[in-house]
Amino acid sequence: MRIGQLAQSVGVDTQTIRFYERQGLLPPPGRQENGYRVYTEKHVERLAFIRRCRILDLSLAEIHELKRYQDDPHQSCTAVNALLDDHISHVRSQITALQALEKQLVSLRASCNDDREVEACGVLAGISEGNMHQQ
Amino acid sequence: MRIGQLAQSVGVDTQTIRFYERQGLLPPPGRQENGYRVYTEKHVERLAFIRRCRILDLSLAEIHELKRYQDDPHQSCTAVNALLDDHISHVRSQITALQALEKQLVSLRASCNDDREVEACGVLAGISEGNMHQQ
DNA sequence: TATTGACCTTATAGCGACTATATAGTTTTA
DNA sequence: TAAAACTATATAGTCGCTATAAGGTCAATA
Repeated sequence: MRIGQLAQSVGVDTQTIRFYERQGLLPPPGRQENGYRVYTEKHVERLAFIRRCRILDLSLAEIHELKRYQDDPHQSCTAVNALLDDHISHVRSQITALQALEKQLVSLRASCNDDREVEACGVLAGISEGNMHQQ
Repeated sequence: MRIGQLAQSVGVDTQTIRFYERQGLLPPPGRQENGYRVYTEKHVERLAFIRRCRILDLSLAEIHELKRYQDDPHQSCTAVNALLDDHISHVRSQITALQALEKQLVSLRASCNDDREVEACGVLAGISEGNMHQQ
C-alpha cells in the first residue's frame, strides 16, 4: 500500500503521515525501487491509533509515551491510567477556565447595546477601564 | 519611560512589547539618542488594553480590529458588539467540545482499573479498537 | 580607572501539530 | 504521447509568544 492509499483509508493527509514518521510516531515503512513508501496493515492500525489519540486531544508526546508502554506489554498499566487521569484533569481545568471566561465576556457584552457610537461603546469602555470582573 | 519600566508597570516581558510593536499593535515609540525606546502614558494604556484583550482570549487580529474601530470613534459600535458576540460563540463551542471530550475520556478511563498488565489494559484496548463512544 | 552588573539593541530560532508551497521525479490514464 | 495524478524532498508559514546569541550603553563600585 502506498502513502495515498494509507492516507485515504485512515482519513489523514499524506503530509501528516510523513510528519508522524519524522516525529518517530510511525515506523519508517519499506521503500519501492523508485523510493515510494510501502505500508502494511500494521501501519494502518498504528496510524489509526494515533488519530484516535489525537481525537482525544492527547499530545504527540503523550502518544509517544503510550507507545512505549505498548512496547513493554507485561508491566502494570498503572502509568497508562495515570496518563489518562492527568489528561482528564487537564481537560477539566480548561473547561473551568473557559466557563469563567464566558461569564466575563457575557457580562462585558451586557454593558452595551448596538445603538451607540464607538466612542460611547460599553464594551470598549469596559475593556479600557478594566471593569472585567476578574476571576 | 523606557521599555523595562513599561514592561514592569503592565506586567509583560520586554520581548512581548517589541513583538507587539512589530505586529503593529503598539505604535512605535520615540527613541533616545542611544536608540533606547521612550514610552508615554498613552503607551501604557494601549499596552494594558492589549493585555486585557488577551486575558479575554481575543486574538491579535481581533485586537487589531478593535483598534481600527477606536480610530473611527463616531461610527456605530455594532461591529464591536458583533466581534464580541462571535467570540462568545467561539468560546461556547470550545466548552461544548471539551465537555464531550471529557465524557469520552471518563468513559474510556472507566474501562480499566490499575491492576492489569499493559497487554490487557482497558484504556489502550479502548483506543486501539476505537470503542470511544464518538460524539 | 577598570570592571561589574543591569539595562538596552537587533536578529534568529523554537514551541505544537500540522498545512502549504516549491520543485522535481514517476506512474497511470486518455 | 501528453496530461493528470501520484510520489519525493526541502522549506516556510500558522499563533503568540519565549529563548538565545551577540552586542552596545550606562551607573555604581573596587
